[in-house]
Amino acid sequence: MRTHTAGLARDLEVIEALASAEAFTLGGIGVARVAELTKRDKGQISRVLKTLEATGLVDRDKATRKYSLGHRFYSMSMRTREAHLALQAESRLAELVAQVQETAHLNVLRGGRVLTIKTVVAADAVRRSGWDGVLSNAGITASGRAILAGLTDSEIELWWAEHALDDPLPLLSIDMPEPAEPINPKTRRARRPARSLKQFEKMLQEVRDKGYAISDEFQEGIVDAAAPVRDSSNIVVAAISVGASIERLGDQTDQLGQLVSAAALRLSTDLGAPIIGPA
Amino acid sequence: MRTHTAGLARDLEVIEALASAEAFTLGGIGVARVAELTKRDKGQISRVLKTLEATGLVDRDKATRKYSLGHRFYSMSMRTREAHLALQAESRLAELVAQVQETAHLNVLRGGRVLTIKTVVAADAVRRSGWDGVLSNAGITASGRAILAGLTDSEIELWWAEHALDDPLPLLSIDMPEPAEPINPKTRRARRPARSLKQFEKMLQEVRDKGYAISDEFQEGIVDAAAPVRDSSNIVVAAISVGASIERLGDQTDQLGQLVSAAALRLSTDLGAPIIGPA
DNA sequence: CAATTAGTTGACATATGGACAACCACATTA
DNA sequence: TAATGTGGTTGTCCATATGTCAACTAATTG
Repeated sequence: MRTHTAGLARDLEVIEALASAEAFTLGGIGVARVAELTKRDKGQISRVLKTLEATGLVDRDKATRKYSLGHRFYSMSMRTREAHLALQAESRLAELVAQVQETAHLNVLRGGRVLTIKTVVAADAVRRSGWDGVLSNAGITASGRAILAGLTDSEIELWWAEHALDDPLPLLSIDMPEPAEPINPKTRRARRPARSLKQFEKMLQEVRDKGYAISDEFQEGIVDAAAPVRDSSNIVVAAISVGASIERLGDQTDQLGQLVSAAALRLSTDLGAPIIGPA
Repeated sequence: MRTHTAGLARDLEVIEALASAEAFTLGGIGVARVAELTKRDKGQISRVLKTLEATGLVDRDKATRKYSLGHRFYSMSMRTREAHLALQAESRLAELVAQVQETAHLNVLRGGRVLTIKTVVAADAVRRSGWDGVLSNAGITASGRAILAGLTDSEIELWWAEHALDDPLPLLSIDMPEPAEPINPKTRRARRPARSLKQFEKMLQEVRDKGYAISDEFQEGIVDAAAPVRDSSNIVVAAISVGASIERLGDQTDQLGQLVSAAALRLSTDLGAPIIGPA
């Protein structure tokens, strides 16, 4: 089958290039650089960027002539489900942060990855920059597990088949804050959800039993706790998570889990979820 | 001159269609409807949407098969200047809201319009839904004036020439919450910044003198106050605004202006603006 | 379950984008 | 200030990617 949209696919790479870490940190990149990144003719890129600019999807700095993702992107993004959720979650996350004195996140599952859509930082947090907009591998994060635990066994099998081996990050793509050291094969293996589907399902069963998920594989020295958020149809649409350093947390993992779980339940009822116990 | 990007331009209209109020309120629209909105062949639209989905720029609801703006949109939007500003402004806006007990906004000027990038709602606000992502005509909003007042006379002239007569809203586009009654010519005339450039510049001079801008033309019965936010190069990048109903405000307009102005100054110094008086 | 509507896929003619090159603007250096 | 280099824009020609149309399948409705 011919896709019939080869040109569009190519042009979307231009947008990806502008969303790259490079463009982001430099505050924009020029026509020549985009052409280089996308391996296309600079003349064509010049024209493509011009039409993208006309829609506001990319902005151009008048002085430096460099392009970056545009205001329209921000504007339109407010019309996504993600933005809606983020808005509704804000106050509940703030409550949780006040309770635990740690930064809290709202995450959703998208394909094989977890997307952080809202971060509320604790007052004394070291890193003020949030993870908003960052994609992480789902299987090894507490949030990913919390959400996946809400699926049926057959759905989980399907997910496992499709995504268990997803690479840490897609194509040109948006990278995580600290782009990480050269791929250490050991670390890399650890970044798989579990050895086998069986093992993974067992892990998810534990999550169901407790009502929250735990992960210490995602970031060295950090324990994450996450609990599922349900909507009015009682299906899991997101997860609230909190990460705490191991030493600070001590043996209070369960307490943290309970608090996160309670916050997730409050948000769920905000969203109109039926007020029955977990499940 | 041939644009050489006709196809892309057409395909972008598909995205616009998905950002329309219709798609938004219905929680997604199908292939046929998008084809109708964009006046294109449904076969082609089917293919276009498929490639857009592959990048995550649009999401498809598995059950209903309807498309909507995708998670990648949200993710990428966090890489815009607007998102950065919004993040930094959050706490300052919250302070201001605590002081004045009214909903506060952060706005930027984009072309002839003001884009609201962050809303912090007051506890007792009637409408909980924010204006985030909404575009409004710049000349008649307090924020627009506050920002424009930061430009030089020649820049203002240029702006006036280009945008003074901009239509309320662009093409297919993102509409405002209440799409407004059928265009009343009287209202419509009122929606121009001022009769003449001279008059407009005089208005802006007043803004400079006071340090904040006032507008009562934007929404019936509401007085908006706005003050400019400057970055480390001391150029105006945004405005903080607060709207209060006329009766609630009484004769305290100036006090409100002062508070808004103070909040804007705090945010400016957060952004690294030199700590000199207003301009 | 027939009838209607929504979505997908195939094939051909033609509009469109890629390649290349000339050109402009601006900065850097000799 | 001429010379060189870098980044960006625009024109033209031709291969090819896309629009058109139609047949088809899949879902939805009465």
